[in-house]
Amino acid sequence: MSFPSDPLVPARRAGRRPASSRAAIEEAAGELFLENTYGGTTIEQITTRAGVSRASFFNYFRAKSDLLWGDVDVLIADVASRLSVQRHDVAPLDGIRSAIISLVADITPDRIPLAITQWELMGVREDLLASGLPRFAALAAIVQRHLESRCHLAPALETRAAAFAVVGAVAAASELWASGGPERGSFSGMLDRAITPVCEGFARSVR
Amino acid sequence: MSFPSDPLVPARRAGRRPASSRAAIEEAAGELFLENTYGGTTIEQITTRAGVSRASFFNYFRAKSDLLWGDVDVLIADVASRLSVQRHDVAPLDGIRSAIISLVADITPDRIPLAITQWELMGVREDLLASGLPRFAALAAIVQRHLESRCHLAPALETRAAAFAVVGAVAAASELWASGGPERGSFSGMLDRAITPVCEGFARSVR
DNA sequence: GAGATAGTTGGACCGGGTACAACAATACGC
DNA sequence: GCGTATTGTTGTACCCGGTCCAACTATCTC
Repeated sequence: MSFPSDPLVPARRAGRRPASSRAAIEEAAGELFLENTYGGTTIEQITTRAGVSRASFFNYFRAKSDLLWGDVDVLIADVASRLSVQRHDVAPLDGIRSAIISLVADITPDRIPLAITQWELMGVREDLLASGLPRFAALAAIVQRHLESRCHLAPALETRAAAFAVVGAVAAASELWASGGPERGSFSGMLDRAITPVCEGFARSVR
Repeated sequence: MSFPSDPLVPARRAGRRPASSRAAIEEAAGELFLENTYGGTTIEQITTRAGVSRASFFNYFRAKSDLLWGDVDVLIADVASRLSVQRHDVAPLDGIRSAIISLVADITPDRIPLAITQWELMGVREDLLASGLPRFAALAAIVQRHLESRCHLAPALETRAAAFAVVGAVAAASELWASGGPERGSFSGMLDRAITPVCEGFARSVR
């Protein structure tokens, strides 16, 4: 049972109901990207197939490239909360590694963004890169904040470098895992192998 | 004295002379960015001030954001040649570190891109980020190629992770150095402090 | 019903980027 | 000097992503 004040059920008070949904637009976009590549698909084509107006697209996404990153943004935002519940007696860098690994363990195959699994089919490399750095920068900022809050010995340069290096390792593992065929190993294992050396390297200067 | 076949002096053979130059456009752009920020300046304003047509802009730059990266692109390209002359008896990762550090040692203050020294004045963060990842990816690819060519023990995952982590450290040091005031330390020293832990961490798995 | 509210839509507009054809200036062989 | 190939410049038309906004529509509550 849900109460009117239940915060989990927004309890719509008024207003017209959404005629579409992120999912519907994402689905239409995914089809078109596979047919015509990302660059060869216009927003208008996407919204037309989804049965919405072009103007509505921007009610659901801030940019076309958001379609490529699907759940990645929410995953990144999730990192912060997973970091905050880390115990204080584990080394900060180890906490970061386990937080990130625990995150990907929760990923179900259907939540993996199309752009990642279909990579080259969509001819999407350049656009992915262009829209990617802000995401990685956001993740790095989260990691760095955590390091600064948990470390006694933590010069700004080293925390920042460690954060960026961790994110770099994550990116490397993600890209390799994404482009790997079906015989690729587990994502968690790859992330571990990529991140652990970074943690070891910075263990002395960031703790 | 220069001979007609001197490859360093292209010895113009025919054709109209350039009416403008990259430098002239960069200068006009720099002024306008300081006056109106990057986002508040149009390509047309830039070319008008430089006394060229808008169409000509794209003879000199592939995109507006190229103006932000000035010499960075040539520096990145330079890394490859500096890596190729590394002796084979130094650890590959150490070679990468010293190649990068030697590179910045050659930077004269006047070659530092405006966008880096004027950072926040130009309100340029988002655009820098958006156009930055392709550059960093290019650098990472160079680093990774070098690792693969020099390493006996080098699984693809680890070389890629090491390359990305190194680039992350470089990015962190660069950003911190760029945003630091006049009392900031030496760029080389900061790079060293940022990269060394990465090299140490990957020394075991990439060699 | 009357509001208030939330969502949709069309249209105007801006600016980056591409494509291309016409034009201008230079070097060279004759 | 004169054609000609070459190189660079310019105007123009166009596409597309993204912003802005005012009009409209459907829903909820009183």
